[in-house]
Amino acid sequence: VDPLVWKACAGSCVHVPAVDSLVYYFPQGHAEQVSTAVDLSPSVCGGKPCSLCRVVAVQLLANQETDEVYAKMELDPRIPHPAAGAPHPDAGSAAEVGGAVSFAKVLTPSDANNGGGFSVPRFCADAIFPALDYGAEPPVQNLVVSDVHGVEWDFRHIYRGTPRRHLLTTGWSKFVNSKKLVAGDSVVFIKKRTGELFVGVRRTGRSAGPLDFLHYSPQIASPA
Amino acid sequence: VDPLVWKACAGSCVHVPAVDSLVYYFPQGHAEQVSTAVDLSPSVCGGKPCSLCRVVAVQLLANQETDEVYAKMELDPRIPHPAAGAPHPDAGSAAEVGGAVSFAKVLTPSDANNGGGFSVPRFCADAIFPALDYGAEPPVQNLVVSDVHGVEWDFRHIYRGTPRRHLLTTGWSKFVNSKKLVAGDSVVFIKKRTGELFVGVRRTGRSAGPLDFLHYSPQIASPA
DNA sequence: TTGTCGGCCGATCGCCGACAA
DNA sequence: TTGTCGGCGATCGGCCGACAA
Repeated sequence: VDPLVWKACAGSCVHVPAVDSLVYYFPQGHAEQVSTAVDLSPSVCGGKPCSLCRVVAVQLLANQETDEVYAKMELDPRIPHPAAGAPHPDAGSAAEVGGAVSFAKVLTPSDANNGGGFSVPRFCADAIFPALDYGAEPPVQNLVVSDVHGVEWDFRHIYRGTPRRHLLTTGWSKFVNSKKLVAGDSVVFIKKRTGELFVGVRRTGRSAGPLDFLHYSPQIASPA
Repeated sequence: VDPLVWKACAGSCVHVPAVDSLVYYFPQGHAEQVSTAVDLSPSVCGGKPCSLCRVVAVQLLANQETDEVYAKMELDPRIPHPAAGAPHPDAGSAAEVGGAVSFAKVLTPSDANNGGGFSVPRFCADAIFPALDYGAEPPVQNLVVSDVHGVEWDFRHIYRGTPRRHLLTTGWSKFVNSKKLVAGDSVVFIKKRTGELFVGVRRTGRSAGPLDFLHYSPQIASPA
């Protein structure tokens, strides 16, 4: 998944450490978020509630079915590796974020109901979508938006009603039904510097948890 | 699955051996019908194309998704077990079949198309469905039919048109879509002696094969 | 500014008899 | 006897402005 799109979908509160940076691994926290079993025995964890690890690899991924983004990280409990000095802060993803604008909205019942469209907040229309021709009556355009899998979706974007407001109509229902979105879920619209549009989703219901694929490697921790 | 219903769904050509009867196991035939791997090496099969086995256990099952019926059998290559004499023929299932009447029909395009009902062959209506009140105009009734999982389906059974014919209308489309039936598939209607109605399906497309769950146990064949 | 509602129009679903194989 | 077709009425999806929060 495009790191820019991934970051926008995950939200500003989510922080992904850079490769070679140092992090604390909390087995207990891992176990709480994950549906699969985590070995918490002292022989594996060393009896400590957390251990300092080096981030060996990070993959930004998206669930094929739910579109939920998650990160797969490999951790190495044998700390030293970077040649010298302090580990560089994870500047890569942070810098790239500046290249895109994103806007998230929690779906109202009217947004998620069948037979309805999507009320586009003014800021989202102005900052993310291409400018409409406000001379036309009504102002309307077709948007082509890619999801995290690269699948393209068409939305009719219209500015109408009294008072005027931005709406997504044709194509929106198909998207909602296909992604199985319900009121309370969120959609994220992203515009990259190139002008390309992307859309991601966040769900309210706990499904898998963003850490389900974090793999801890005790066999690296205690080499024979 | 009710043996009676299972038998009707499988059809009259399908023969399930009784427990303790003797059968020939053909590893090659097993491999051809099954999607999973079968070990054909001489060390397991003894180099013979087939081997005489005793049927240890038989389970009559139905696929949760497709409704296809299949049998799971356990075979023992060490033949003798029944006290003496010839193994009794599998009379059990054959006798029970007499307690039910069933009728199978291959779905025509009109039966499977959306927007259509189901043309009920005269014999099926007369022999399986409860008698209609032919004094009514039109003669019509509601049928409650259970599938192999015990789920109940409602069908409107009406006798109309010129010339008159039996049809299933309301409820039929829902059933076809839910079971993902297409023209060429078959439906089987079964009436037990109690009057209860059941419905099963047979599919044309090769999906899993009826022998997918036949397990051969070589570890029993050559005990250490 | 934007969430919800009722109106309304068009598309689709699905019931019907006609007709022919 | 029964498979297929065109007709057509009912239902539903979905676009609209009105209105109020």
